[in-house]
Amino acid sequence: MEDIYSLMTEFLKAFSHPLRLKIVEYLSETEKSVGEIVKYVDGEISNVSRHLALLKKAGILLDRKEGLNIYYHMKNPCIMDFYNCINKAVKSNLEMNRDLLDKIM
Amino acid sequence: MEDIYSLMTEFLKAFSHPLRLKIVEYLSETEKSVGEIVKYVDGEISNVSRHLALLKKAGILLDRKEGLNIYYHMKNPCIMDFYNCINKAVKSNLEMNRDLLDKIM
DNA sequence: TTACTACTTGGTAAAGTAATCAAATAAATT
DNA sequence: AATTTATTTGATTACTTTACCAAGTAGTAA
Repeated sequence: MEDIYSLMTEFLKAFSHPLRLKIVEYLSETEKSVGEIVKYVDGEISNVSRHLALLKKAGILLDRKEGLNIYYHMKNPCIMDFYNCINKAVKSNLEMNRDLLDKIM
Repeated sequence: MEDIYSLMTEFLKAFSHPLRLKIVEYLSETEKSVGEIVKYVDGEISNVSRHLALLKKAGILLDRKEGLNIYYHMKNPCIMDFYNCINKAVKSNLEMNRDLLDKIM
């Protein structure tokens, strides 16, 4: 049985890539086809495809086939709360460092 | 200049290790010496030391020397909000999967 | 049935991450 | 000055992650 720290780590790792974060943000509102995602993130198709597979495996995205296209979407829209939380934490951390810098200089 | 996705990724990666998460939680209230941390997480000292160095470099921890001991503490207590957010997101995701499972079976 | 489009997968090489043991530092004590 | 204690760092090894190109699959249309 896995401990909570390992579960948290697995979850975090799924988000820990610039391309994957960009994909998640892009999918926050509506589903998009692989082709649309590739265009948006400006990546290589095979690479993007692998990142999508990873996000799906991690339980963050789901896909749906329609004709030739495969559409990906958020499995749980609440995940965007988490995404926003990362964003906020990073910004707060950056600002904090700037505050420290201002104090010193 | 780095983009926001890379900054977010760096930040996430700092948390993406079971030992590091456990350390961060342990330090949520008060500072602790390396020895105390090693005992608590039950790891090898040189390994724990490296994880601490990483967390410090990532801007999450600060250290303070007193005699033979080095005490680590959270640089920005608000980071615990983020920690709790990870926890919550993981649990919500697990529950969601269980809900789906319940629906199917 | 051939060819085309959208996407995934295999193979591989490069880069990054982590654990371990031994050696090094640095402060405190004898 | 030598020893002990607390911690970091170097070197090595194993493992994981990522990118890339080429080949494969699976629908669609001619």
